[in-house]
Amino acid sequence: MEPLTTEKEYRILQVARDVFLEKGRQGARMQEIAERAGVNKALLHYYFRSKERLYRRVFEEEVVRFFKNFMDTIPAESDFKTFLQEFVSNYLHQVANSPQLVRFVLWEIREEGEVLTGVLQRLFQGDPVQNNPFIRRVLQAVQDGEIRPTDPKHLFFSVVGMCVYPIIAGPLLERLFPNLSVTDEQFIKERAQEVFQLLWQGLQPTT
Amino acid sequence: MEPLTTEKEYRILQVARDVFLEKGRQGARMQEIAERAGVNKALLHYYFRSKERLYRRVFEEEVVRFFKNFMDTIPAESDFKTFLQEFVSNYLHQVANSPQLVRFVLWEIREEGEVLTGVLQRLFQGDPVQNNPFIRRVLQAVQDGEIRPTDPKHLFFSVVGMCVYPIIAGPLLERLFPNLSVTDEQFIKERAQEVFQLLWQGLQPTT
DNA sequence: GTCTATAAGTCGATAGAC
DNA sequence: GTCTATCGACTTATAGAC
Repeated sequence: MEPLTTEKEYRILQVARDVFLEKGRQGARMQEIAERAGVNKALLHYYFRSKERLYRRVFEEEVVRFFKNFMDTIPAESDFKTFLQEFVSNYLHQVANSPQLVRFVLWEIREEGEVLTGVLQRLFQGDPVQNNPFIRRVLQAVQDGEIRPTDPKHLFFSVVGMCVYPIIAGPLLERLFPNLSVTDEQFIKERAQEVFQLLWQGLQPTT
Repeated sequence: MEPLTTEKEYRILQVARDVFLEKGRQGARMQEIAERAGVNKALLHYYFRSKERLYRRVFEEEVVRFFKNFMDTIPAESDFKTFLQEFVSNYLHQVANSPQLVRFVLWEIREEGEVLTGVLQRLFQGDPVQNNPFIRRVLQAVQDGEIRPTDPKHLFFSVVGMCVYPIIAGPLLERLFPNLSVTDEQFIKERAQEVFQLLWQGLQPTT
């Protein structure tokens, strides 16, 4: 039995991922991928036929990773306060671990609508809203009176935006604020605390 | 007296902006810029010498625009509640008006650190933190007891993140949530309301 | 200034030896 | 499978006529 992907094929994919995430679809060069992977350029075509196909392969995998990262940060069931606290912390760490992924997806998603549709179909069969565990948990919390009534979609945008923005805008913010390093553990912890505090207070039921 | 930029030079710049913002530095083609501007390709080199120089020119202008857009949305002095409400609404509209700008800056800023430094020097002489009017207004509001003590830097990240994310992630979110259109006036208004409500409640002094 | 024509270089892709 | 060598297409850039 042979493995579906050989050693070299795997290494090429790994490197291709790095290069595409850094330079984007157009900026990436087959030559660079080959060199970094320590193989000949012709081998890339042997395994993947064309740059187009190699890119598709990488893009699809990264979109899946993008959503999986999100899903993986959703904590086990508990009261909504700790749920929210843990989610913010988890997701911030996730994004800080690979800021390039978010940057890449947000840049490239514009040209690759069809691929996205396919991935979404596979990941959330049927209704992507109802099968989004974050959304479900928020609806639950509202029902149980743990937080005030809120549109879960907007809360979702808010939480993700507050986590994602400082990190992908890092190169910019780090020049605006000297001695700021957005991927430092110190900052991430601080950020998690601030985001959670704002959210939690902002979601309290008003009697 | 001749104008510094001729009619055609100006049109080339306009089009170059569009193409670079759509395709990025590497994806953009001089040929396409020439065609869209209705001039010959050689003219691009006559005016701007090289793609590199044309790109720099566009990039620098767009970074300035990026910050100016932010500055322009800062409302005149008033109580912090209406200040915040208006800022969120203004900035959301600003971003929704040219989502490509934010997407472009966040993607390209990574390779163009030096240009950014220069622009920041010109825009905020001296201290970019103290000269950021949003930050100043927040500090003031904390001092006056209008809101609870908060790190203004984090609040800045939160507000911008909540406004920017849904719009640049639009192509993705619009597939997750059918019948969502993130640049529709309807959605922007809804979003402004939700963001403000969350912020305002989250910033109340706790006695 | 603006064009045509073409040079010079880069990049994706393939043929063919091993 | 993996390499060398090279082709052919595309892209930036420039020379030169008008």
